[in-house]
Amino acid sequence: MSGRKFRERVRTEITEEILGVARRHLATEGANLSLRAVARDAGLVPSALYRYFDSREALLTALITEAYEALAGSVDAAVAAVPHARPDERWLAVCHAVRTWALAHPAEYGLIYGSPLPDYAAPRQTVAPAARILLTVTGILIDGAADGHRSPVPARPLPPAVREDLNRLTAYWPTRLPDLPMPLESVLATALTLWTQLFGLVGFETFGRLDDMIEARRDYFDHQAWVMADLAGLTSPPTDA
Amino acid sequence: MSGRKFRERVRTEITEEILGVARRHLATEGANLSLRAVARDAGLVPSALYRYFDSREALLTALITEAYEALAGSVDAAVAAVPHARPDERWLAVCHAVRTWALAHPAEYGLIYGSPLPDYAAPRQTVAPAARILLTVTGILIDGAADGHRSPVPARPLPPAVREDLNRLTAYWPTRLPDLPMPLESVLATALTLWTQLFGLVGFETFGRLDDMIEARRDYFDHQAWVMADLAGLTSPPTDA
DNA sequence: GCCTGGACGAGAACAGTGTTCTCACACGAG
DNA sequence: CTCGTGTGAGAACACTGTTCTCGTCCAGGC
Repeated sequence: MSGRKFRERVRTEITEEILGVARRHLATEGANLSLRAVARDAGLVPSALYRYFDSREALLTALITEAYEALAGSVDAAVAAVPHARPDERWLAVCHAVRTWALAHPAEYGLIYGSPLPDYAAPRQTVAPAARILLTVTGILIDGAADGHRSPVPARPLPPAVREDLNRLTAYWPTRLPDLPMPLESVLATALTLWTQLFGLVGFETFGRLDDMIEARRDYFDHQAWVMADLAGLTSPPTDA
Repeated sequence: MSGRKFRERVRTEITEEILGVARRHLATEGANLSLRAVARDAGLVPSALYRYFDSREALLTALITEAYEALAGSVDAAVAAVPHARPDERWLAVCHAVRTWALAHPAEYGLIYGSPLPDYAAPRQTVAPAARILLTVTGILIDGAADGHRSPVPARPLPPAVREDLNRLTAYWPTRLPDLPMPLESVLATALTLWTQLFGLVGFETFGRLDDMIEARRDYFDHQAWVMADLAGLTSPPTDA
């Protein structure tokens, strides 16, 4: 009985070791992960690696799942450090967490938010963590709206089909909602705008699309993040009041 | 003399043929382009391909350059079809052109706006076409501002370092500018916001990040594009007037 | 205590990859 | 007519992911 447990423990240890080597390779070599090279560095012969992962794709899937969870975890931690009463600061905490993580792990970021891998269909495992950040942003908007901040997004009505999609999505909302001065779909639509802008911004920077263009990366990022906070009505009403 | 010209013509024809095969492979197989497979389909032996391209990377570079130009060209054509007097419609034309091209050429889009290729530094050739769309958007905003539309972006001042970066960029502006009720850097900052949002949006859709979430893709895209038009002050002042 | 079954690693093999080298040939310029 | 250059073919090398077979080792059941 302890034998079986011991075997299992060794197995997960080796699996962890392989993943560690793979992560290191990803960081140094970039996206082209060589199974054989990973095996070498893990002290294994290539075929032995197949005892732990069905294929290179399976190894990548594990890395992708890890990446999603690491990113979402770091976002959640950052948000948790800011009180609910400051939705603008919470939004900025999300932005900075995503940016910092992406810049620290560019290859992993590319794996989860870059071009999809060839012949690779994202397993169901990954949709939940991918949506977590969107949920977090939505939560911030809800808190902000409940606290009487300005209604997000100037009255641009949602197309009916989109309203339907978003309504379907609101079913995933885990907890009870406070009373809101607007339909939840509208909040979700704004969250999607912020979400898109955030990952567009981070993607541009980590993928080098800002090279030779913006030097003051951090200031630029902050500015754009605050502009989006304004758009979402998270900031105190601007200077016109 | 005609001999030399003839040889040159044949050479560019074969180069074109290779690129065509490569483009077709990219469309059907996805991002993992096999040099040998391309050579096969072009009726060549692998080594012969090296008479035309120094390496697989060089072939990819050619494809990337083509893709940038094709995208920028289709954007320019779309914008040219809308009169200057309708900046909102011009912005939407840009959006639709990018989205349509991306959905029609997902692999090529991934090549130019997805995760950067390993060991691949974008050659200088590609920065000009990459910035063309940003210039186009800036032009639309300038026209809109000159025509007396609402000032884009509620007064959120630019950080000095960013202002400096953007000021440096305005040197690239090719033609003379009309008188503007605001500094050009502010317009450029707004253009960057739109640019980021646009490619974030298109990237999310073409890379499948909207799967199982938004069904009404086109309506969703239009909505977000209009929201950004509102943000940029391209639309007539919203319902609060 | 022995036997057995299953997990594990090693090694060889296969098909495929990008790249380089050498060799043969064609053909226009002199 | 010869020479040189541009071109394609073919073999080779070092890789890659994957599969198969073969020993080995060791816990669990008898």
